[in-house]
Amino acid sequence: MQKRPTLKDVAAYSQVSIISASRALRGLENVSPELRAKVEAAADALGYSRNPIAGSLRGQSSDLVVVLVPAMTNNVFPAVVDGIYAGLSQTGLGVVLGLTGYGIESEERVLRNMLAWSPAGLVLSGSEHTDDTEAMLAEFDGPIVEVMDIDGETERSQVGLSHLEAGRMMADHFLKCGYRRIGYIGAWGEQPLRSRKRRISFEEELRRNGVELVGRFIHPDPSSVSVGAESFDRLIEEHSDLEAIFFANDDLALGAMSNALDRGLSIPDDMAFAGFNGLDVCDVVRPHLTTIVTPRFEVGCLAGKIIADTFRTGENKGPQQRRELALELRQGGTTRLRNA
Amino acid sequence: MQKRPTLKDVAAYSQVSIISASRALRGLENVSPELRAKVEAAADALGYSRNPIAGSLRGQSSDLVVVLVPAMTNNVFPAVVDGIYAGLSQTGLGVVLGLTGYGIESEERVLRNMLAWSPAGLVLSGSEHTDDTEAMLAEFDGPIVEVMDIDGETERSQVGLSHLEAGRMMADHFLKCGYRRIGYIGAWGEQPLRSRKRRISFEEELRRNGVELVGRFIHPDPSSVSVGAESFDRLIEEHSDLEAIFFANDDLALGAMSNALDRGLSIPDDMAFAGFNGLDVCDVVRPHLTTIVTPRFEVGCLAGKIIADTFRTGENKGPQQRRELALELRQGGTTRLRNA
DNA sequence: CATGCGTATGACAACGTTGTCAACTGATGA
DNA sequence: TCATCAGTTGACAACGTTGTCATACGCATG
Repeated sequence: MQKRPTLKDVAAYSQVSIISASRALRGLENVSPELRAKVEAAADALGYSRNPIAGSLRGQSSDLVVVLVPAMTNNVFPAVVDGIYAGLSQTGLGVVLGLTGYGIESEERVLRNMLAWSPAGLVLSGSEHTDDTEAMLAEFDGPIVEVMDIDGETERSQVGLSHLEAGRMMADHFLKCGYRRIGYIGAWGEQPLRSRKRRISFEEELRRNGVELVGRFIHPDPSSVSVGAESFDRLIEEHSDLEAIFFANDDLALGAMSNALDRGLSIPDDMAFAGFNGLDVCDVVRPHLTTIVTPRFEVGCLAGKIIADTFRTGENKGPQQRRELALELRQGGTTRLRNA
Repeated sequence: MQKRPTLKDVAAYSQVSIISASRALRGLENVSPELRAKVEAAADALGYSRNPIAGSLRGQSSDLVVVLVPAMTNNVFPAVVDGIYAGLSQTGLGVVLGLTGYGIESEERVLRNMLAWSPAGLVLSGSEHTDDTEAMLAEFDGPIVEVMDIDGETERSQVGLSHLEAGRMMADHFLKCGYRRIGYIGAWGEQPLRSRKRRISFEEELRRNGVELVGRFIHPDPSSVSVGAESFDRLIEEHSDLEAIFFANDDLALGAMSNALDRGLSIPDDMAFAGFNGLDVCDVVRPHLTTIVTPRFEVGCLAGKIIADTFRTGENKGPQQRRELALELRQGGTTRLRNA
């Protein structure tokens, strides 16, 4: 296995100095066309490709973008990550993925590790962080984008949606349908704090309209279909007379729906269901699940573009940007105007 | 923003040479306990953390594991990636994720880029590659694990399942149920070649038992619920008298099921359905979707462990390993013994 | 006491790239 | 003719870490 050719080899082959080869290949100014052509031919002939590690060591930052998300098996972040890739395409930036497993302490630990790579940019999920994380972010000299949540106060860029708005949206929908005895089901101790925001604004909007949430159950385990089914049991145990339930996400809602159907409940007449995310499968179940569609791919895409633009223009942090993407309430058959 | 402390700072603080500090922190031998304690205290006091970029430049390889998968929004690889993280935990190895978008040419391009980072290990999906990719892999001096597919001939490590076996498994199930007029639906031009293997062994097993596949439709677009629904239309157009359809994956099957229910078909009496992957939502639809459950998380986990072990022992390539994980056919209500 | 050996520590160079500064070229204008 | 300048090109050092070799020391052996 022969070593990969370096700039030195290219320089020797084209009979110029190393630094000239470097400049020529980077497309800097003050390089004569002849020299550039010569170097490019040499690089081509030798199959040279830049060693980003060496470049990163010399420069202040690498060509890597660190992306921190809770986990991949959650129906939210895969699309975001795909979006980030799309937004970052053609930039030569690589993506280092860090899984933080929810929990801001874990996020802090992972971030500390990742920062050692002097990334060119940072994508975080959510806007709740530990004090130490905040300190590291303040010190970080590059673009930072927080995705999926724009409700927090921060000086960093944000791309996402308003979870407060989402909660209100569904509350209004429930009220419009005429539901009064309403419950809520969440999971993972509301670890992704975004879900808590939705619940709280959901509850507040109900209350503002004279309706008090009858009951809620927050499962300690991560969201999943089966956790949804189990949570449904628990909530119904105490509140068998609920008219409608809002879930922290579609997975929970689908699991609960399945459970309800098994019990012989009629949906939405006996009980109404609504989720959050707008997964494809919402339209596969009968009746279709009412949900709020989130623009996950677009969020990632925009975040990637912000990082890419900042990188391209050579700025450090770049301007702070705040992009709120629209939500859409997609009404399926699991909610309906009562007594219609 | 003060610079991050380096080994030099630690050495100065603890009044030893840089190299001694390096050795002490790396836990090498030939370091006196006193010196080690002194250095560790200094590192602690200064908040030192190793710069992996510099280390990678000096050494032959970085602490990064490159993971190449087609995409994240596909219900297969998110779990694999989570598994890889789990298998890699506590090793200090980071994950650089490369999305190849299916297509082995694109994989080659992404791999070429990624190799510039001198990764400590490689995780690829599938075992079909271009010749140039094969050459790069042969030259790569570290552990390589191919995940999800163990049917190919290769000298690299493989962790996955037999798609040939999966195809046979479902064919046998269909035959046992008594289905004779059988169809197949795939997507993305069978780009993830794994699906083609399943189909072919499915067809062969049928044929071996005297049953010829009546018709198949391969949609050009990537798998999704809606592509499944549309493909169902197309297949039924030509073959309205099918008794059962095997799908390349659950998404397609769920979409088609939804379509069939809309048409008023009774499942499985009018038509039987079966998917592949074993997604949670298979148990949410009515009837539950018959599918083959794949151990996606476990595959990733094992792959991560193989890389981690090789890294820990300081070997280069490590021994070739081949781990075939078991499949489970989970029968739902979408297939049933005919005329029972 | 001389020798040899093993342990502990340090000096130096090297990994490949790039920012800074210096040097060279030829052309312009005084 | 000489100073000036823009346009090119190059030498050097530096990024932070670590492998290799050298050195210093203590101890056991002859």
